[in-house]
Amino acid sequence: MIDLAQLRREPEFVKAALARRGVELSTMDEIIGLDAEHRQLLQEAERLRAEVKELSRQVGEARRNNEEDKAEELTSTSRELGDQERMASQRVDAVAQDLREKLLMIPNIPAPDVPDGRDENDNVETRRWWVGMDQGAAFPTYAAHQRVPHWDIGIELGILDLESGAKLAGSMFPLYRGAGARLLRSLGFFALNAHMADYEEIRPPSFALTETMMSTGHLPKSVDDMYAIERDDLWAIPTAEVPLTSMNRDEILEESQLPLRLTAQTACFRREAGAAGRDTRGLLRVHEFDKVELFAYCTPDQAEAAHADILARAEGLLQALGLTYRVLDLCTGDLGTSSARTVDLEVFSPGVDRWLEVSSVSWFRDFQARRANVRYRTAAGTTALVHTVNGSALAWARIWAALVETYRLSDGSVKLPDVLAPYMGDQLTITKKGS
RNA sequence: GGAGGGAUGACAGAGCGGCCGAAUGUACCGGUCUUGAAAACCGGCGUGGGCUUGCCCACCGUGGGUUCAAAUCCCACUCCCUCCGCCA
Repeated sequence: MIDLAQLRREPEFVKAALARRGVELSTMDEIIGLDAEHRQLLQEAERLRAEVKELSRQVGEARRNNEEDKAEELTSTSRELGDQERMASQRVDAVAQDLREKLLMIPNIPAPDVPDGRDENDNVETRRWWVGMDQGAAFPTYAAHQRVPHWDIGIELGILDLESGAKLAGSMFPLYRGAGARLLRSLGFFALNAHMADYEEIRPPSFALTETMMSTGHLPKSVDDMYAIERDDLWAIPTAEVPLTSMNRDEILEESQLPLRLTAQTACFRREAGAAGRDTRGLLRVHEFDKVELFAYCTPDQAEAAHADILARAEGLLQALGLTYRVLDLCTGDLGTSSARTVDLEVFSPGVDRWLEVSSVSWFRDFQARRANVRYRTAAGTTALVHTVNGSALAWARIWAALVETYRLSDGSVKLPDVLAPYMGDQLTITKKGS
């Protein structure tokens, strides 16, 4: 949620910044108007309430002095004022709710250096990485045997069974088997081991309350992309960011605890309602995938370094896996609701011949902290909202795809990179059954 | 799922419907004393919001209700603890 006080203080700045993301000026003016109305009504209601309280106090005093007539008179005056106060408060509540609903739909103010743009086509590619690049090697050329899409490799090697997945849960719910399932497990283990020295490992619930989903900004705006378990008023989490952000909801952290860094691997559920029919083949876009998330609560001063650390870790894993990737600076039009700045990592999939998003590293400023009410006590003794930063490292379904394509050999088998040897053991090379 | 008990400030723990935003203790911060420290003593010590910056308002698990007035009474819900049942 954006800062109402800031909107009051510098409305033109906020409006201009949000206009870059396509927020209508009239929407902001409406909010400014509601805020003014709210405060005016609030004053009136509070004035009445103060009077009722004062009269009530006097009633008690009169009773103690056995002044029954006076008490009776004060009571009836107070009763009348009380009725007025109730009505005034109802008006306050109505406006406050309206204001809050509108405010929840407003996205975060983008960082000044976020490039302008309408959609993902305007994202700015800042750099690429591939094996041997630092030694001057040219961008890799992929051989014909690497130009096979992972869904074909999956069937050929018996490690990805999309049909069974569809049979169980519908399309876009993948089922991995054998070495394919083990590869997925290995990737999570590999990443968590890499982070655990500096990030506390968390295993959160896979479902969250509505309130929890609100704190990250996934609700109310993206309702259609979330899986709902209506009977129990729960939602399937779309990312570990949701539980991690709310872990310290309504709490005040000590500045000495910051940055508080957490990591978690969870299943991530996404309905992909707006993407029906797009990129549906194989693992390009699925309803459920595993992802390791890195997360930090920090002070404003620590945010930049925390963001850089997460990005470096995500890149470090991609480099360790020897996958080609590129780094994108997301434009204003493609930024997630809650984010002030996001850097995406896209891995190159030679078999599909496309770049696939496998990480999104975001700085939310205090936008999520304001919703979740996560604060810290400063050295001066005051409280302030924390900044939240998070990023994937990494989302495994697409990594799985890029790995089996990149490391496919001419005989059709897949020889995975050595970093996975501790986890894959004797299955580092995946061959056709019976061959 | 059934029965009972509980939820108050950082923690512990009081609180006949009316000067209760809340006693007291501990912790914490400052001061006196001391060579220093401890002890003792003195003072301070919740979070938000509004505006005329001095005041006002809200918050005692959550949401309703009763009342001139609710931490205190009533109703519903949530969570925690104990016991029973079921169960990976």
